[in-house]
Amino acid sequence: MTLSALADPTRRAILARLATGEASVSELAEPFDMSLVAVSKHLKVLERAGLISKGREAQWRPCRLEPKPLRQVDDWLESYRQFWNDNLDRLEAYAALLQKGGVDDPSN
Amino acid sequence: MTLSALADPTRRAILARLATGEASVSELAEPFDMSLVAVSKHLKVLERAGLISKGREAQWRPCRLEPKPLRQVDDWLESYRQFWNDNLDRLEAYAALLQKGGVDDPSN
DNA sequence: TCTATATTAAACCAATAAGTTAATTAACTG
DNA sequence: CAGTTAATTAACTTATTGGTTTAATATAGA
Repeated sequence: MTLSALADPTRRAILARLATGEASVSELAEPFDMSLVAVSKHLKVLERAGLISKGREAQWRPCRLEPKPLRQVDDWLESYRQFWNDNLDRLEAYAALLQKGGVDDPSN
Repeated sequence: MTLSALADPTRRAILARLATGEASVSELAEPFDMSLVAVSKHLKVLERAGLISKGREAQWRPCRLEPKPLRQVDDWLESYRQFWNDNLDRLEAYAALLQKGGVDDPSN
């Protein structure tokens, strides 16, 4: 559910904004070219995914970023990190070969 | 686009399988309780997102994992990593306080 | 108490996503 | 060549998503 919440660019922009500190719903909505209601719905998606939480302060609901699900994504990526490091190693080995003139460079 | 490709559990399972090595479309489809056509579509989504590539070997299309988009997700997470480390620090500080008997433990 | 502000709820719509079955393309194999 | 296997394309169905507008709820302040 986390990943599908993260799939929308508006929601990612909201998270980026929240990484700089708490903000109310209308503050979060301000930069977007869509209704407040639409942003409110995006916030609910983020909330259900645990990516943000909302407080209550008078008529405002200050939202703040919750790190847990992002950390889980990071953990999930861990399994692949080794994989792409391997690939990187291969690329680096290849680049080293090129340096020595050992292979044709396909980019030339 | 990467994130929405990653949002589907079937597709993530396919990636996990591919992290162990190349596989043909029908090999990839085998563990799933859905038609081959459905899996083929998932593969196309992954391919358009650059998460996999397909070769051709006779009538098979061996698929393999492409690391670049995953690495981009990792880079994207980077901005938040500091944020959740901060939070973790706060938690650790709190835990240390608890150890010293400085605060009530809300879990008791 | 009346009014303005902040937010959510409800009802609706168009586009996309995820699946199906049936038909098509392509390559190997006897 | 005929038949089988691998995969894709096409057409269709259903559910979900992302947006809208209008109405409702809650709080603050004159």
